[in-house]
Amino acid sequence: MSSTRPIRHLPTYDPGAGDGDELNFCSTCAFGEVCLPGGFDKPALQDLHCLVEHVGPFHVGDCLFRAGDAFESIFAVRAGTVKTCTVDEEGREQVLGFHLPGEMVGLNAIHPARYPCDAVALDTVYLCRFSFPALATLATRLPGIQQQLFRLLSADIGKAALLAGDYNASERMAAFLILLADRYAARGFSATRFRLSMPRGDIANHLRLAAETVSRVFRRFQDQGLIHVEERDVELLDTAELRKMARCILHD
Amino acid sequence: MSSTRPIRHLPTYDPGAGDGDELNFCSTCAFGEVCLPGGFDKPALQDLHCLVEHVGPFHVGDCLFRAGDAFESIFAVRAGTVKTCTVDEEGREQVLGFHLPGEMVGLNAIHPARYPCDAVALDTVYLCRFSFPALATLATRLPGIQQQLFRLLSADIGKAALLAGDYNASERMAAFLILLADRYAARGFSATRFRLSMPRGDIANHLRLAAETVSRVFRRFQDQGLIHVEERDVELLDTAELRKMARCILHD
DNA sequence: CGGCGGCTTGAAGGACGTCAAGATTAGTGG
DNA sequence: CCACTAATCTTGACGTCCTTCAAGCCGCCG
Repeated sequence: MSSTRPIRHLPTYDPGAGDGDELNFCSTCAFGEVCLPGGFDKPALQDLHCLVEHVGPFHVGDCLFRAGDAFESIFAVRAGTVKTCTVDEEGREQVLGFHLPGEMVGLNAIHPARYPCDAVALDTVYLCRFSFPALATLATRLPGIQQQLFRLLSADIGKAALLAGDYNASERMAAFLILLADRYAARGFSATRFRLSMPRGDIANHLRLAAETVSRVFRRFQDQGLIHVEERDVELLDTAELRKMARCILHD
Repeated sequence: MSSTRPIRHLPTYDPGAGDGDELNFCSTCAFGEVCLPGGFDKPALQDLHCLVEHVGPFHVGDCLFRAGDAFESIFAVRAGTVKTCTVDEEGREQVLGFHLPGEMVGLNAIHPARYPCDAVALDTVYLCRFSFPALATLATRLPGIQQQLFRLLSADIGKAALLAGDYNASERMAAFLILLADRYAARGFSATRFRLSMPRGDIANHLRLAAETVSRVFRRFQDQGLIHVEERDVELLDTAELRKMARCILHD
């Protein structure tokens, strides 16, 4: 099904690509609170910054890593969106999740010591790359980093379980939209207007629906005045109602 | 739907309950390799054993913890089976997973700092209880423990994602049986004959099926000579074929 | 322009859920 | 040990939600 995508591994970071000021990026990142000065002594912070490597840009379809690659690093998304997915031997793809700016990628690779999935850029992506062995070593000296790693890992367990339940198409679509909104909001972006960086097919796959069903539910939501969709641009018009529909999934 | 279950919190361990020799239990446990002497210096091992508390027995329907309880400890199952599940405000239950002897419970609670689910004993259950703050502190001194925690957490992310995909009833049932067999085998139990400690309804719920469908698939598998079911006792007769059916889910 | 991929929309079919009834077992108390 | 009830499990008939198939639309790019 999936055509042969271009494979490009870890381009070295282009310092001239205008990647913005560090402080601005880091303040929205899942690791930001440990990367930014605050409670850590100078040499410790120095060590942390030493093991962070800026990589990118990646472009649509580029692979950050592929299933089976030896595990070495975890990544924080600085800009763009990353899709993680598995592809079985019959070529059927399964979209595990989408990673927005400020979120981590690769945490599920620690145990098998190999990446258990592909990570693909959905648009232009910039990352921070953390060598995991170095990070783990540092974590023994800096309890704050260890804590943060434990939290991030534990949170990912719950995320994976979220959409695993037995819900209908509307509930899943509503939950998907609300989750996106909340995640954007948590990083300081608009919670009501955003652009879907993934094609309908990827949304469908991730929610275990047919692409046609995603289309139909979008239309129904729009007819009900819940959202406004135009191509990949979405505006949430009635988040209260959407949240109500998704409550059985988000349960809070 | 679910009748009011008896709530019994953390009975203190009864030292006279004949809980077997420690070495035997610990050698099959997910934490065993760090609990047992091997590579650790004496005082470190001493610390570890100090923070392990044996609890149990719990009986059918007893709660180890409930959703919303403040997170304090993670648990290793020493004997019996534990079910984790959420119950939404409409009373609909969602079974997140089953935890066999040697496996951990509570890892998904680190992040929210509250247990995000109930943990219920499906039969007579004995546990090791680890205070998580104490464990985390110890982990800063003992890299082996930190590593093991990272691995356990990371592995749980993958487990949660396993059954999240879009598969039919037969594929999910086959995967469920194979996974059980592998997990029993990993702990030294028989991989071909075991007892399902959970009712059909819980299996169904966990696999997002109706209980009737579970019944029908069991029957079909038996008619095809793949398994032999009698009540809750299962014998796998053709693991190769079952594994083939489940390959799209287990993909390895 | 023409071709291609992504998206939408409609009609038909299937896999599984729901409903209902019966079978088997477990639990309880006499 | 046996009756009695409740729970669990099985089996069949029917309905439904979603998928599948097919066709048409739109924007993009060579």
